[in-house]
Amino acid sequence: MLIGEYIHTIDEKNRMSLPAKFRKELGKKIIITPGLDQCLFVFTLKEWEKVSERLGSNEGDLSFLKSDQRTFNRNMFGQASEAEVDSIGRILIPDFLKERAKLKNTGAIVGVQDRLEIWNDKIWLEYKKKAEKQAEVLAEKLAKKEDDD
Amino acid sequence: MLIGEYIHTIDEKNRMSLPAKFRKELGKKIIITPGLDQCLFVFTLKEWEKVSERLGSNEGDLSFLKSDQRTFNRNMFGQASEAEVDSIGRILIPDFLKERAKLKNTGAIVGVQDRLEIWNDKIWLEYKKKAEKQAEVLAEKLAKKEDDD
DNA sequence: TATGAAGTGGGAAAAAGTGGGAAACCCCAG
DNA sequence: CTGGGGTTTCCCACTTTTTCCCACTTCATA
Repeated sequence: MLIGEYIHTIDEKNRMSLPAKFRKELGKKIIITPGLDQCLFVFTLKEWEKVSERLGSNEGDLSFLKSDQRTFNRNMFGQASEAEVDSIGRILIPDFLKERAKLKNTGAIVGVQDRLEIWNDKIWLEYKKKAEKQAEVLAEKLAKKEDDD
Repeated sequence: MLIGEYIHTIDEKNRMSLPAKFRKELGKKIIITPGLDQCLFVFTLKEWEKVSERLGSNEGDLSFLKSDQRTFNRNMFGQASEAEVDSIGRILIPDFLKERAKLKNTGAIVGVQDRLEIWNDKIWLEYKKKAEKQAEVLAEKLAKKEDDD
């Protein structure tokens, strides 16, 4: 399981080293796509297959309008990029994805269960603050729900 | 069962020794996560599996399609950390969790049934005072609830 | 007062992260 | 075809961080 948060540099050649803890689980090839909320998603090939399978079919969770689904999929698939992890654990982030996520010289790499997310570290900091506040509210909700069971 | 309260130092290298009494029950690897009320939770791997299964995304679903779920997962997994207990019973607390719980040079380690909690010791002291005062009131409330069942 | 267990601190070795140069490759102009 | 300029890829080297190990201190107990 991918968990934890790391701040790493992105050098002039657009290389970013993956945290050592994630390398084993990620394998040699990964897929980078634009994510949601101004970050990038990084999937293992295996996870990517799952994701694309579900997004491609209509039986998945995409219960919105078809036009929206097309747009979403074009975004997700069209801008996806396969990247090879080099011999010392770095990946290349294509320019168009860098721009997408507003990445500069450093970025936050966040493990979220089955995927990684790459954030502009400042934006990530802001987001975290919000998430923290929401967490307590959500916890209350969940606790309530459990009581109901 | 994990019970009792200890004050331990957190050294420059972010190491904190677990109370000897807890070591056996905790095992060699643990998971630290942000808790509620400004403390950190420490789970055994086994407990963590239970917790993450229960609260995390359901398998198969594309949980990242839902904004609330994204926020929750980022908080839950992105701010978690697997730590190995070293040969003399210490763990490492990553900076992002230290900040989150406002930990400085010392912290309180509290056993709470299945998990440990790590607190800024001053905050813990305050909390305890309040809790003591409230204890009697809460007892009444709980008793009432039992009657209702 | 000796003995052992628990907690704390610090130095050295190993690993991780970062940067940069040289070789290989590609594309285009001459 | 051929040569030059620019990219990309591969590899090496430096720096910082982390990990591992050992030693000291304190406190409780015999």
